[in-house]
Amino acid sequence: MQVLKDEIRNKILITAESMFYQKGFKETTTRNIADEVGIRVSNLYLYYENKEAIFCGVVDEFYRYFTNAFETFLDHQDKKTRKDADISYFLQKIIVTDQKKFVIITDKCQGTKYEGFKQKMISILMNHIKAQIDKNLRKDELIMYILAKNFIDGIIEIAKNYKDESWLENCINTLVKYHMNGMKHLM
Amino acid sequence: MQVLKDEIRNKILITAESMFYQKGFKETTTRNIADEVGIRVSNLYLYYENKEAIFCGVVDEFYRYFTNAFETFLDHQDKKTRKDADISYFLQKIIVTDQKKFVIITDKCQGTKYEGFKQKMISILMNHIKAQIDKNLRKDELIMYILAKNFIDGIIEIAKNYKDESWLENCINTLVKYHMNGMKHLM
Amino acid sequence: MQVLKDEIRNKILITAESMFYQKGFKETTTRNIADEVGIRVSNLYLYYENKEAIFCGVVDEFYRYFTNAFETFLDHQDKKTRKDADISYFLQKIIVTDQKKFVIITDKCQGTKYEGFKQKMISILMNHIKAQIDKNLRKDELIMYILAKNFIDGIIEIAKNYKDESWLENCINTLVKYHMNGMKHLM
Amino acid sequence: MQVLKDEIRNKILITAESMFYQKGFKETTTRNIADEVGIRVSNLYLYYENKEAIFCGVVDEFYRYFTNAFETFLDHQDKKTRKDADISYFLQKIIVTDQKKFVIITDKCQGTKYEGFKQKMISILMNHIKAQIDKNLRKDELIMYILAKNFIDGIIEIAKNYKDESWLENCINTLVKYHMNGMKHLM
DNA sequence: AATGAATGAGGCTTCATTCAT
DNA sequence: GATGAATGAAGCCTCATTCAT
Repeated sequence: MQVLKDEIRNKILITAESMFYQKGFKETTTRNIADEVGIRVSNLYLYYENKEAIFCGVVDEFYRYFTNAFETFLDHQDKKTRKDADISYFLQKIIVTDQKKFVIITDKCQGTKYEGFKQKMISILMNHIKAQIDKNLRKDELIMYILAKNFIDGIIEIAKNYKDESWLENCINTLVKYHMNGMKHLM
Repeated sequence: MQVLKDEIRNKILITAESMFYQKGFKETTTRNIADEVGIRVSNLYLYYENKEAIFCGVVDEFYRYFTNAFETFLDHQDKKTRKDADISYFLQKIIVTDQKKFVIITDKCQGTKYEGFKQKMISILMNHIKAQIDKNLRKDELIMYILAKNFIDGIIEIAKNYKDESWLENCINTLVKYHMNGMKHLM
Repeated sequence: MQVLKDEIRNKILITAESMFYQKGFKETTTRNIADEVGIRVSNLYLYYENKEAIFCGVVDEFYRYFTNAFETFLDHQDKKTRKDADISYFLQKIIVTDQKKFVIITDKCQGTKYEGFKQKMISILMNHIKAQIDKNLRKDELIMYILAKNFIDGIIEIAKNYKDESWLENCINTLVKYHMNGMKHLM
Repeated sequence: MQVLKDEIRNKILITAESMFYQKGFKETTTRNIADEVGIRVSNLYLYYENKEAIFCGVVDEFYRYFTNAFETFLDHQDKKTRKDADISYFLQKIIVTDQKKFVIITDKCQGTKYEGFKQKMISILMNHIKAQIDKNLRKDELIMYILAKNFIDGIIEIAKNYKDESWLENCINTLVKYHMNGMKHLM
C-alpha cells in the first residue's frame, strides 16, 4: 500500500524529470506530466504541492549535492595537483549519475527558483579563471565571461548528448584540453 | 494611406523585434507588442495573420540573406584569399547589421518554424570542419558537434553583448583564435 | 472496536469544533480536520456522511438543548422570580458550558442548515421584547429588530472573548444593563 | 463606441456591487458576476485585472471619501457642539449615498485588502470613547471594545435594512441615543 | 482601416467525496 | 474498519484570435 504511493510518487518524479528535460519547466504542463504518468491532473496534488514542488522534487537533492561537491572541488584547486584531471573527473561524476538533473537545473529551469543557477556557476568559474591569470594579460571582462559561459555551455551540451561513460570521459577531457589550449595562447 | 499602413507595419516589426529579442517568441504576447506600438491587439491582425507571421516578418528576409551569405562564404572558403572568406569578418558583418535578428533566429525562436535553425548552422559548420581535417585525426562526431555548437554559442553570446564595432571585432577574433588554438592541439 | 470507533468519532468532533470555531464552516476543509485528528481524509467518511454531518455532530445536540432551554426561559420570564428566568444567567450558563458551540451555531455556520439560526434567535427575542412593551410606545419594527440583533451580536462577541466565569458574568451583566438603559429611555 | 465599453465597465461594477453585497467577496465567483452581466468570464479581464480589482473598482473611491470624511468628523468633535447630531448626520450621509458600499467594505470584504477596515473603525471609536471618559470610571477594555463593536454592528445592520431616508434618520438617532443612554448609566 | 468587444481553449490549483482493497 | 488512491467539478486567470461596426 505504502509502496504504491511511493511508486506513483516516483513515477511522477521520473516522468517530470523526463518532461522538464525535454521541454523545460515553463513548457511542461501539469497535464503533460499527469497524462504520461497515467493519472488525472488533480491527482498530482496528492503527491506534490504544486508544479514547482514537483520540479524541486526532481532537483533539490541534486542541487545540494552539486553545490557541496563544487565547493569541495574549488577548495582543493589550490594544490594544483592534477588540476585538469580534477575538473574533468568532477564533472564526469556529476553527469554520469545525474545527467538529466544537471541539464535541467542549468538549462531548463526558467520560471523556478533555480533560474539563476547557471549564471552563478559561470560567475564562479570566471572569478576562478581571473584569479589565476596575470593581471597585465587580462582581457576584457566580457570576453572572459563569454569564455566561461562557453565552457559551461559546452559541458551542458555534452551532458545532453551523454550516452556512455567512456565517451563522456573522452569528451570532457577533450573539451577541457580544448579550452586550456584556447586560453593559453590567448593571454 | 498606403504610407500610413507601411509606417505601422514597420513599427510593429521594430517593436516585435525588440520584444522577441528581450523575451523570446513564446514569452512575448501580442499584447506586449500592441501596447508598445500603441495600437489595439486586434489591429495587429490587420497587418499580420498571426503572431508567428509577425515573427516571420521580423526574420524572414534576414534568414534568406543569412543563408545565402553563409553558403557564399562556405564556397569561397577554399580559396582562402579574400576577406570575405574570413569567418570573423562574415560574422562581424552579420552582427553589426542585424545583431538582434541574429540572436532572435538562433536563440529566441522556440515555438516558431525556425526552431531548428541553430542546429542546422551547427551541422553545416561541423561538416565544414570535418571536410578540412585529415580523416585519420578525426575525433568522435559528437565531440566535433559539441565544439561546433560551443563556437556558435560563443558567437551568440557575443552578439547579445554587442555594443560597438571595434569591441566586436576584437571579441570575435579572440573567440576564433581561441577555438583555432583549441582545435589545433587537439587533432 | 466500538470503543475505538467512539474515541475517534469524538476526536473528530472536538477537532472539528475547534476548527469551525476558528475559521467557520466554509473555510474549514476536511483536510484541516483530518490532519489535526491524525487520520486520513477518507476516514472521516467512515464516521460521518459528509462535511455538514460533522458540523451537525458538533452542534445538533447543543441546538436541541439550547432551543429547549430558550423556550423554557421564555416561559418562565413572566413569573420573574427565579434566577433561571434571568436572561443574564441563562446566557452565562450557555456560554460557560458551550462557548464554542454557541459561537459556531450563531456565527460560523454559513453554508449549513443552521445558517438561519441567529436570525431566528433575533426574531424570538424581538417578539419577546415587543410583547413586553406598551403598544403605544412601540417603535418601528426594524429598529427593534436592529436593537435585538445588536444585543445578540454583543453576546456573541462576549462569547468569543470568554476566558473566565467571573469576567463573563460581569461582562454580560454590563451588556444587559447597557441595553436595558438604552431601551428604557427610548420607549 | 467608447460608450459601450464604459457601459459594460459600469454594468460590471453595479453587478459586482450587488453580488458582493449579497454574498461577500469570497463567495462571489467571477462566474456569478459574468453571468449576471451577460458576458463570458474571460471578458471580465478586459475591464479589470482580477477579481480583487473589481472589488476595488466598487469600493476604492468610497473608501477614500469615507476615511477623509471620518477624519474630518473626528477633528470637529472637540468642539462638542451638537455632538450627537453630528455623528448621526455623518453616518446618514454615508449610508444614503453609499449604503451598499458601506456594508461591503465593513462586512463583506473577507479576502480583500480591506479585511481589517471594520476593526480599525472600531478601534478608533473605542479610543475616542476612552478619551472622553473619566479614567477612574473606566471599565474593562474588552467591554469597551465590545460596546464599540456593538455600535458599529448596529450601524451596519441599519445600513443593511436601509430603505428610505427619514426612516434612516430616525433609526440612527435612535441607535445613537440608545448607546448614549446605555453608556451614561454604565460608567 | 480601426477598434471595442468577445471568445474559447487551456493552464494551475483546491476541495469534497468515492472507490477498491 | 482503514486507507491509499482517485475523481470531477469548480475556481481564477491568460492568451491568441475573431467579429461586428
